[in-house]
Amino acid sequence: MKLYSKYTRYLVAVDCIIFGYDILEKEIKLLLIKRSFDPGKGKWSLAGGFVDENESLDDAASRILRKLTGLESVYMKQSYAYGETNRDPGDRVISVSYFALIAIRDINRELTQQNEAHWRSIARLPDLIFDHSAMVKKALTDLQGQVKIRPVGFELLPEKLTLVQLQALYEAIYQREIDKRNFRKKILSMGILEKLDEKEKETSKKGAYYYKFDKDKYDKLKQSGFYFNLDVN
Amino acid sequence: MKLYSKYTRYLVAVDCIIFGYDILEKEIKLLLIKRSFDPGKGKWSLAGGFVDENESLDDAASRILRKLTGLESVYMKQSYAYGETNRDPGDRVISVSYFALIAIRDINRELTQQNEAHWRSIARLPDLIFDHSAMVKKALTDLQGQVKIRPVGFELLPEKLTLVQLQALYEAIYQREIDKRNFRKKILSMGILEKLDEKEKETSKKGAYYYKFDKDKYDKLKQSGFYFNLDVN
DNA sequence: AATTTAAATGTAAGGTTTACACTTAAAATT
DNA sequence: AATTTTAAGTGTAAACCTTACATTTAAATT
Repeated sequence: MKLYSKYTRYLVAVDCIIFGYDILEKEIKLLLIKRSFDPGKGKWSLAGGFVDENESLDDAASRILRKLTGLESVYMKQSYAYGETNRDPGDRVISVSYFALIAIRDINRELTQQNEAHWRSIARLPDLIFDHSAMVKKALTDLQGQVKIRPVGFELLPEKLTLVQLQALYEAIYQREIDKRNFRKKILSMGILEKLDEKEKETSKKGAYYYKFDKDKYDKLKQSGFYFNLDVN
Repeated sequence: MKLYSKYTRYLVAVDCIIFGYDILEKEIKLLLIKRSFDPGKGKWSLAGGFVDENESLDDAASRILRKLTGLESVYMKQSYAYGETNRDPGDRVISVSYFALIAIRDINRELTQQNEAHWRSIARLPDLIFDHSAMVKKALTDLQGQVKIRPVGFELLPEKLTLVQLQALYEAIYQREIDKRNFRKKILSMGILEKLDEKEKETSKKGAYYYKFDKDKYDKLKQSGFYFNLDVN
């Protein structure tokens, strides 16, 4: 079945920009790896790997994420294909980047330790190998675009969340402040949050009510023409 | 320099979704090819090709477009990387799609004829090989997103254009009608169109004034924080 | 001179976005 | 028990943007 024999073949990799949110420090973090092999041994890099024969690009991205975090069925999205001839000095490698959104507390810490993976704030990232810094920059722009038009920010938070936490998350993603009353008005007016009879009491005396993202309601609204939009000031 | 010797290599292709606008029929068209080789010989396909050793993905896309149309320095943008294991029955091929915007009258007709390329309206596309129909669908969504936030619609029109033509283009891209007065108000209020002292007289007795996209002005505005936005009703 | 055709134009109502400051709940302190 | 402290929670008015909508104008044709 090899019909295109005269053409050159290349290594194809997938690199994962794994976003987490640190609810205490109010910072978006990336899961980065101290590289254990050359080229770039000892340097910081994204989690990546070569595509196997029996898997699609999406499958490869899921496998890489699972191996590092233990997580299955996480929100993932392809970001961009990088194909400069010299982007990896080891060989010609075409790399497709994916970004993933995960709740930091869900990950398997044994696995991350084993792989020398560490959470680093996007506000002060180390230099990354190859074109990985460009991949991160692009993925962050993608993320900003996504959280505006889809309720994917919830992927980065625990199931029970306060509006204070949700706003802080958006502020961390956009890296600017948001007006509290306007933010609440907008998100609540969508009718996709369920208010719980329980308060988060760690961070204040008064306590903040927990809410839960109501996926069923969101799906129904979407079907009837509703578009999530959090255009935030 | 081959440091990753144990991994499988794959063919990497680029497929181009070449959008043109038929100003008379008021339709977005795609430049499609009757495939001259197997698999899929005789079927319709996008213009595509394998990535050469000495070229990036972007370079490959430019080369493919140039070979088919004779055009250089055309608006092109990566759309998506397709990597299902069985997407091409001939072999495992990872394909990165690009979309291009060109003014139909600019192309070299000899080249397109030679390559069995034909313009087909997106409103009634034939079946395409492999996953090319999915590529088109995604690229059209990308295009709709782009023309809303960037002045790239002009790439599909002659340098001198009327507001009637520009509106018809947007209607063709969005596949719905737009209010004339609101459309004009919005596009003119951006201050990026220069009104010429000349009328287009083919399509009406009164004639419609020609305008020209003023790239310098747009670049200056953009630098001072302006964002193109044609949110059209 | 009258008719035909498509281009060009303005406004008011409705809706959304923005800016902004005080009250409340509950724990901690006196 | 009263007071203080801290962060959560709340509403409104002005400015701005979006939408809906119908008549006039220019020029060719009859």
